[in-house]
Amino acid sequence: MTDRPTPRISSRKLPQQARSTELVSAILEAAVQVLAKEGAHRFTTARVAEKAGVSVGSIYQYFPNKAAILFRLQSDEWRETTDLLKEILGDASSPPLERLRALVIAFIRSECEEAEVRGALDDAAPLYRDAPEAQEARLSGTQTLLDFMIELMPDTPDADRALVGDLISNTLKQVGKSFSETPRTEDEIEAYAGAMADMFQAYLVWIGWKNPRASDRRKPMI
Amino acid sequence: MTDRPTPRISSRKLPQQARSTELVSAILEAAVQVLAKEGAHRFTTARVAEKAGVSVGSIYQYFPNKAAILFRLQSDEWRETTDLLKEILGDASSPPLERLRALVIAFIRSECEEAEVRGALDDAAPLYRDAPEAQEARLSGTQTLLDFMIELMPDTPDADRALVGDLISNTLKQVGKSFSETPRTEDEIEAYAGAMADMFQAYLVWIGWKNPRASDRRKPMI
DNA sequence: CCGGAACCCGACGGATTATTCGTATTTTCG
DNA sequence: CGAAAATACGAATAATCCGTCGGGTTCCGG
Repeated sequence: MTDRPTPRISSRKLPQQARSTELVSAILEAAVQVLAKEGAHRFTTARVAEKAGVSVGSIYQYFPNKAAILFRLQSDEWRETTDLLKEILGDASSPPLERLRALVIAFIRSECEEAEVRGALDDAAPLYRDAPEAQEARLSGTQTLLDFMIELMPDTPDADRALVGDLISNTLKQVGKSFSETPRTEDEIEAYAGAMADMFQAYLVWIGWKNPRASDRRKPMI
Repeated sequence: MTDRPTPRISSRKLPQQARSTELVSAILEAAVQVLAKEGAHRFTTARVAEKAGVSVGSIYQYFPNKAAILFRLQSDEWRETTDLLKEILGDASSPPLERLRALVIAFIRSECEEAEVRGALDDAAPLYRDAPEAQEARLSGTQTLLDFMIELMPDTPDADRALVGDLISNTLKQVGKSFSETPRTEDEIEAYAGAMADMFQAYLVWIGWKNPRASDRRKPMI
């Protein structure tokens, strides 16, 4: 039970002039580089400032503390990922299970891009994850998939659907993390993501997903 | 890419007299308590020493550095878990899929016991995970399940079986981690573990596991 | 009982880091 | 232009922590 006081993490002051918005961008870009090159345990305000070509003091004009920078990076990535997933799941031209498969593959792929940054960000998670903003962001990420589950299993009771949705989204998220820890070849990613999609699909059929259209039944990869 | 020099993590000196083995025990017990109560970021040699009622210097007689204490704790837990899994999977009186189900439930349960310690240990992982000893220990943990997969899918080509085995063991491990992050009720654990077992089972059947005995086909939980 | 080995101690050195704050510079706008 | 607001700076502060080392204590074999 850490008694670490959940730190403020929201932006301290919004940049108003052009130079300050550029400064914030520079800070964020530098933060990514420091995180990727030095790792979480060397992520330092001083190092970020140096890499960004600004002063330490300037950072604290727009970020209340170090954790806020990290949370900002994580938050941006979550937003990007969520948008990607929404786009895939919203494509009504493709049958639901195809969309789920595409989602799995896209998600795993995205976790592998910039794996160093994501891995370091996960390492640094203890610094920002207890902040209320982070809790909130996490929930909203899961919600996207839960909404899709309604479309996928309209006749299933809410409680059961929630369990299945949690299982799938949690599995996806956690296994995804492992892909930013250990680097994988493109082929491994392909195979792994495909197998995971198979697993989800098999499970959904197994628990009684009614009336699968023939086109949704695809050959398993193995 | 952190250039942190992978630290020595093996024991510095083995305790020979009775008092020193007790001292090591005291250190390890204290380490668990500090980790659980203070969290990874407050895990300090000084704090461990104080809790154990010994001096800082004494710690460094038997551990080359802080990371070595953490690795020792992690290593002990891995050993316990591996033993548990071996015991379950080795019970030939139960059909394979039943054993897999029992394994899933047991594993998730074990992750929930002492969740604070395990969570903190995961937070501290960056400190010890790059050491060669840790890499090795990780592999040996996965191997147990891979061996079982041979029994479960004897006719599947090695490469495919390895993929399935990796997927299942990785999913289990990663999702298990999420259970030491967020506390869950006993009922949630039960339901979640059951669903996960269903998912694995459905997948194994789906990919063409031959000749399932009737007793192995159990009703899905939903 | 004694000498050496094992053991234990805890103050201290050396290093790092997050954050502040007084000052200097730049921009805006009347 | 000129003053007020916004911005930028970076040395200084205060705190923390790891690991060592010299010196004292306890144990064991002979």
